[in-house]
Amino acid sequence: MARAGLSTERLIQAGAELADEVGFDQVTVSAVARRFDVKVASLYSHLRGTHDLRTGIALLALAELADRAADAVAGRAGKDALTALANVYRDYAREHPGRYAAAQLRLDPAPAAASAGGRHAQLTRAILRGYHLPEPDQTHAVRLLGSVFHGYVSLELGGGFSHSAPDTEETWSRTMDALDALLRNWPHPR
Amino acid sequence: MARAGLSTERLIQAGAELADEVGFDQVTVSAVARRFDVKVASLYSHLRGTHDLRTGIALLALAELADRAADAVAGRAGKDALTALANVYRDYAREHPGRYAAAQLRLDPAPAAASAGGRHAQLTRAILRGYHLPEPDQTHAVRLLGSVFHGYVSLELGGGFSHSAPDTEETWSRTMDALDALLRNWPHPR
DNA sequence: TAATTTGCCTAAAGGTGTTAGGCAAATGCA
DNA sequence: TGCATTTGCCTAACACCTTTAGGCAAATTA
Repeated sequence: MARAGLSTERLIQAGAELADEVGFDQVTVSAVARRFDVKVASLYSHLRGTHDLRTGIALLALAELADRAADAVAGRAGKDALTALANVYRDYAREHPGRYAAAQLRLDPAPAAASAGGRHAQLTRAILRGYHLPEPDQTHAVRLLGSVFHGYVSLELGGGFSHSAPDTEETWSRTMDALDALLRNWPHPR
Repeated sequence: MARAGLSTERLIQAGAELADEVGFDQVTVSAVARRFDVKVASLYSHLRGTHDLRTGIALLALAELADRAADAVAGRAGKDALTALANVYRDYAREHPGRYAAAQLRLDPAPAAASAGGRHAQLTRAILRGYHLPEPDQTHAVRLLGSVFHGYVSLELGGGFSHSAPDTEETWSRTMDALDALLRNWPHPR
């Protein structure tokens, strides 16, 4: 029998494509096997199981996102950088909804440590340099930005903003204005 | 044979409890049947299937959340109301992580229209009255607040903020400061 | 009390996840 | 080049979940 040329990488790649097509939680070992026209059990030489597959997709997504983010932030500063970074998340989620969902997977400690997760926080921190926030405010701001990016993107993707005016493009742009204004005028505790 | 006294409501209630215990995506018709010590097929007289069960849990969660939110906002204004509303989401997500995840389920148009979804936007709008934002800024602000609340809660719950100082309690409180400051000083487009 | 409705059951078929063990293709080595 | 070993995909089997069909008994109603 001819061999299909499977490998962990190819399986995860296929899983990521599948996730974007049918949703992350529909990604199944069986579906990936079908995609390679191979029996399900064959995948178990390359993966330990479903958990492994999903984790692999999550790590792939986190790495792709971090690469794009690094690229977007390079050579920019201030609001320009802020907007560029935010757009990376939003655009990625639109292009790759399944991968984006995967990136939200709660990882086990080991893969989490080896993930690109740290790079994301680092990139946000880099942007904040332009706003000169002292610690611990910088950390608070990193978390706030992460919350807004993720929250907005996931609500928009989930249809939370649909069927209502004004359109989300406008809101997105005004959100960037608001975040920039907030960072330039970061409040003291009250 | 004695009857177990099943009903759609009781099944959904049990499903919600199960969701909080083992996670929303582990909620299964079989598990609910086990909980009532009843055969799986028996549930199909009360539910059309898994989709129905999950939708029911989502609607329950949205309604509970809206009730709590309405209660929290009543008799408060300004930053006080803002914080109270935000805390409702955060506390609910902590007490009922499975239900909170269910509330994020993308609903079909029909149940979505019948859901408490609209009340949530309405409550946020009520809070914004104290900040006197003209339209369409008010809508932008509603969306921004929704993004921050949901984003923060879901990142915190997903462990995105863990293993790092300062603690999230502090960040949460500074996030409230930041949002209040932002709303009192809402920027014009640039 | 008899008729009807309702509630839970058994049975069965199809899909997914996972493990165990086998044969053949690819690879490494004499 | 021929043989031994490794590797890759297979079949078989079991467990669990979903859903549909049809049956018997308990509850309800007349």
